[in-house]
Amino acid sequence: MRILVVEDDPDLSRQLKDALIDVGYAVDIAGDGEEGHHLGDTEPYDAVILDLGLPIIDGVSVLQKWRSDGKSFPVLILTARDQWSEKVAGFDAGADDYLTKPFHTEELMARLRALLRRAAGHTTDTIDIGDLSVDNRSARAFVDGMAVKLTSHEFRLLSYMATHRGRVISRTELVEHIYDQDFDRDSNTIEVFVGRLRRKIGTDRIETVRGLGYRLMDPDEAKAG
Amino acid sequence: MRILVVEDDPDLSRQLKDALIDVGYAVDIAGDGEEGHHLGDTEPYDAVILDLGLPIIDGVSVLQKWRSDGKSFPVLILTARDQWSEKVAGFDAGADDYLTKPFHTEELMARLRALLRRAAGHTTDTIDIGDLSVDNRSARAFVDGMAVKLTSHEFRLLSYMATHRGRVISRTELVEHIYDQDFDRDSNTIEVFVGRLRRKIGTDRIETVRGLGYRLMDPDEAKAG
DNA sequence: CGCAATATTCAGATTAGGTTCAGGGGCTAA
DNA sequence: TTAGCCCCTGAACCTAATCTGAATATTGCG
Repeated sequence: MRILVVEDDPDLSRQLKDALIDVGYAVDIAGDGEEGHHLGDTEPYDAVILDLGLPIIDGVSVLQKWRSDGKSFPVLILTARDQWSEKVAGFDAGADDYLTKPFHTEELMARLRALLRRAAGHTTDTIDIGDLSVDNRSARAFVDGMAVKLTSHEFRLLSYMATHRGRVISRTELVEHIYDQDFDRDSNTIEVFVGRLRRKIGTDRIETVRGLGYRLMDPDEAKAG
Repeated sequence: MRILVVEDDPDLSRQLKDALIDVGYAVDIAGDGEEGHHLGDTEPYDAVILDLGLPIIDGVSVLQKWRSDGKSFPVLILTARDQWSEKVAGFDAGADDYLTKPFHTEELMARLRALLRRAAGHTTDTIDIGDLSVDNRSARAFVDGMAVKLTSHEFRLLSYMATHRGRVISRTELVEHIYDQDFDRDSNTIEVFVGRLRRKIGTDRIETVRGLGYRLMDPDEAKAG
């Protein structure tokens, strides 16, 4: 999952970035409203964390612009303790959740997971596909109850495929959601990761659709195909 | 489906071409307005992606010419961030949708699918013909609920026939919509693909109309005939 | 019956995808 | 701070799917 953080306080954004990367997200940072708006408009984020007090363009305006451009990613807004009116304006502009500063990182993470979950139409943090289980909360995967040791990128790949299970996902889409901005896509890293993942969770769980991409299969389908 | 991209930035057009081919379209590129206009006038595209800022002839003029020549393919225009007036002019000239640069590939794809769908008079990504179901989004087909494994060319063929179901489609038309410009048509590839497709989805779904082409039949017709 | 159109089959060419591996960067423990 | 480890990356090489063109068989039609 790829997250955009729009926050002008460098300490806070730094801290958020670390924490988010820690749990396995790809993260981009924008330091002001203009940059934030631009990134959100052009890159395919799975969720956005947006401070409302921002230089150049304020957070509410940024959010309004996104929504009027048809952007639908979930947005979690951050407000200072007493900016009640801003918070309301944020919701009106299309925010999905808010958090008052200062906050505990854990709470942010929990709310973010909830947003991602809701956006994907799931109700829990774990996604079960046959006897494969993907836990986004602890960033772990299980096959038939046994924990599988995955590296961070392997897990990102699996997690993204799991939340879009059954659909064919192109290499391009995978790259865009697993890596952050600066990544050179002329390489076969995706194939390499898919290969490693297959070795760990079982070859036939990931079907390759030649010329199009990969698909995480439901177990009954796997049997049928 | 065959798409024309008229775009003068070689990086962008390259990137678009890759992405479009990735999801299974046949793609031609034009680097300036004159070439673009010519191609659009002479080749049978299913949709066109048209940049407005072009050398030799600007995008709006190209679009106007096409429309006054009676070309009705859907056109998606690309504009720079702040060229609001151009965008309006584009719509007046007969564009069907627009996207502001820079944009995100997935969004372009979604809008393009929507255009193709609308042009074919459908409202969803899947086309049902009796118990045959063609899903253009995931590039898969189902017979009686069971997924059928199709290669990329087989799917293109089926998809084109499905969007024009009931009509007799000539070999030439199929070739023109399934392949891009430079294709040597002195071969029986179409027959080969039709054969393979028939084997996979059932022989009597595709009727041969001697001397004219093929026709994807509606189920009640199939019974009657 | 004979011709023309369409089907089928197949093998070689092509290309997408898989595998392996070495180098390097970054993190951790001492 | 340094040594060691793990993981990521990119490239080279290998494998298998699928495309293509041609040869061969079959069908429909006058």
